[in-house]
Amino acid sequence: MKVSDLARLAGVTAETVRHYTRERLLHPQRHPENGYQLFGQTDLDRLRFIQRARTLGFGVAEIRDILDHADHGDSPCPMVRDLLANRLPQIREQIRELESLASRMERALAAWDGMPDGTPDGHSICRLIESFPEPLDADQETTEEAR
Amino acid sequence: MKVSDLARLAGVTAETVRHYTRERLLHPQRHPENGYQLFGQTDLDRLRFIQRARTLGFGVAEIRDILDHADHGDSPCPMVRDLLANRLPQIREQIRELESLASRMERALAAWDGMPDGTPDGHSICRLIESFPEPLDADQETTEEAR
DNA sequence: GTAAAACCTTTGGGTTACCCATAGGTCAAG
DNA sequence: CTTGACCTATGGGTAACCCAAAGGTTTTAC
Repeated sequence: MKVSDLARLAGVTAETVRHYTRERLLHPQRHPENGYQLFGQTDLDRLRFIQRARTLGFGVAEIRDILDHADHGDSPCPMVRDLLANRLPQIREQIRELESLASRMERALAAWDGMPDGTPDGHSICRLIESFPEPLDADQETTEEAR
Repeated sequence: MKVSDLARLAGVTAETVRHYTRERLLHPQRHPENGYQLFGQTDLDRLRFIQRARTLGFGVAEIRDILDHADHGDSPCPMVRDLLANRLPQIREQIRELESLASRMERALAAWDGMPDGTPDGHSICRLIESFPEPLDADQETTEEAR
């Protein structure tokens, strides 16, 4: 089957299939006469595997490693466990950062609720934003969350 | 003062200052003889403003708009309120997505705890990942499909 | 039978907010 | 006068795609 056939079966765009092929996650054959990429059932299985892995947070490069191991007959499972275990705390950290951002945004909106819109006067650009605490150095930023 | 003087005073890298200048958030004068960028106190104020705005989640393009308004004597404050109010629900959505990812990762690690590492056999690449539920079609995943 | 629609190819640019390497000019100090 | 520290502009990299353009191929329909 051709690019968009495979894409349709997996529920992704043809561009995504081409992207994975460029990134060497899929290895289609080439039609000798017209140069079209030809995919088979194996590629559909691979693509579905890729989708599962993506929803688990694996990146394309990691998935390529996983598939390469499997193609060489090595079990990628230990790598998979490791990758996931290492990524999880990073995701948690990202969530904490976003929550801190959301809370800064909410505090700003609340604090601004009664404030008038100022006109810039050379000393002030937007008093709303300037009324906010100066950002601490990045190193201490996380300490600030202990509210 | 020159690029790295300003950078040092604001606690950012010289590259960041050059980046903001390229993006027209800062408008340094040029030394007529050597072409160096020359910044003053106003630029330091602007840069500190930019930092505050960044910690509130504003993007560089948005900050450019805010600054441009203020430079034209218009109050950017209504825009600032709008931008923040619009972005907040998007941040919350992002948090929800990351939490759902983290929980998928945790469920995967827990479910895999007793599972053996399989060797790829042509039918299976990594049983760990394959044991996971197929992702839903993107169309059903979100409700944004109201075209 | 042929023309248009539909699909294929590769190339290259865009998205975000910077970081880094390179090559070459400038400046303060020893 | 030569380091070494700093400046400049340019171009490429990051993640996972999306999109446009130009041109070849296949399918569909009249």
